[in-house]
Amino acid sequence: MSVAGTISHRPLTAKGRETRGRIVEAASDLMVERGVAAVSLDEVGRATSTSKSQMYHYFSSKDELVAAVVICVRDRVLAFQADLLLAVESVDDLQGWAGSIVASQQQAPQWSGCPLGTLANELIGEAGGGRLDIHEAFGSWQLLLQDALGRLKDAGRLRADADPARLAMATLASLQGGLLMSKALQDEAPLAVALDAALDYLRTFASA
Amino acid sequence: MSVAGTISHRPLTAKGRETRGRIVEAASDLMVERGVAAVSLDEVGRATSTSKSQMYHYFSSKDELVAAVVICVRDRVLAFQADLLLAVESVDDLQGWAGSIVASQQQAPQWSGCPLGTLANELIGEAGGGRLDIHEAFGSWQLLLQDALGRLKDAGRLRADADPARLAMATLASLQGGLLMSKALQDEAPLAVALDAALDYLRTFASA
DNA sequence: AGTAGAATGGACTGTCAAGTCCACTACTGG
DNA sequence: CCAGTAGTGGACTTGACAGTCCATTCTACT
Repeated sequence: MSVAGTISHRPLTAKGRETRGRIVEAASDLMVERGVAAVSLDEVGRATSTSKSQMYHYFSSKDELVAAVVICVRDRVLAFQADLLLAVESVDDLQGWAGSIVASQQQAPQWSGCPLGTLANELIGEAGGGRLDIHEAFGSWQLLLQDALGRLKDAGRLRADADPARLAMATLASLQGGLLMSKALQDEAPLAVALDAALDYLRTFASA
Repeated sequence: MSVAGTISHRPLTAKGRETRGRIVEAASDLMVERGVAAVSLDEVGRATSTSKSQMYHYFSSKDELVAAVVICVRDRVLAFQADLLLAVESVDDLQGWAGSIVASQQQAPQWSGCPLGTLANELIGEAGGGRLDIHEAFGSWQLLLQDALGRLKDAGRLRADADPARLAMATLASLQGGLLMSKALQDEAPLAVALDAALDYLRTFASA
């Protein structure tokens, strides 16, 4: 089903792809940091040295730009997570995964929270196409974690009663909650504590 | 230090208090459901049958109304939580607490997530006065949980190595993350699973 | 009862952002 | 080299929303 108003399939030259990409990247940065509603198209234009007409050349509406932003952010997050999680072979590797997340937040300006979580909070409930992509992004993320846990289980590092799907969901929730609270309190403690507890819980399923 | 532009201390008659209260309550409902930025003052006026001038009679700006909304939402959440948590005397009571939260989400229209979390995500980073109240609200909430866990520990139901402050923070993070993901996926599973895992983890600290 | 100040209605203004339009430039393929 | 279409600039329209103003009504207090 093709959505009315979409112009996603407009032919693009190399130059066009580059410009479109620049717009989406800059819009992603701005919207993740300050919220979708707080970023105007003029502002995106200023940040990318493009004019209003380009926006409407590449996107039929702000909503469509936002949908592209969601996909961009999803890809960024999943790329980062896949990089870490596909290499996990032990519970200690998961500790490393958690550490990398804390580190990435520390070097971000302020405590910016999870880009995906931020978008989710603002966009869920709207009719925009981005909703489904957010849904799917969390699903993929959970699957990445679930696969990592499944590998640990297959390798005999987790007991038979460990349920990778359930543990992945719980761990992801701890991570999201920790990120949200760290952002709200502008303090790394909640994220660190939440991940520490989640890992501690996972270890209760470790084989003897 | 009194903030410039505040008119919080304007004298109010009984009628005035009632009107102001109606405005804040309705604004809270709207803003929690659809986001602060998406709710206009005209809309709040329509919902409360008040005119623009009342808004500016009782609040000097939208920001000040938002600050009042934050306090209102904080009080709602803390009242609900205090009601449940102050009565906790066993780990099973905590299970009941978790169940009540899941139930309250189920009866809400859609999966609305945590009102406080929603506001936090949108308002953190702004200069508005609401930021500190959100900060404080999470602190009070965590303390409520921490006290409940402390009582369990004092009663010998949790081992000596259980750290109520750390466990409270981790549990609250799981709750927030579960709420966020349930909202994003429009599915109760993440919240239920996150709370289940958090409680399960708490039980690993139960005395033999 | 009368008056000061609170409460209310509703029109008005200024600003800002989404979306439109048209003219112009620069590729790209035949 | 010459169409035709992608790419770009910038002015313009439209609407919505925050915030202002003033006139009017109500209420508390003496």
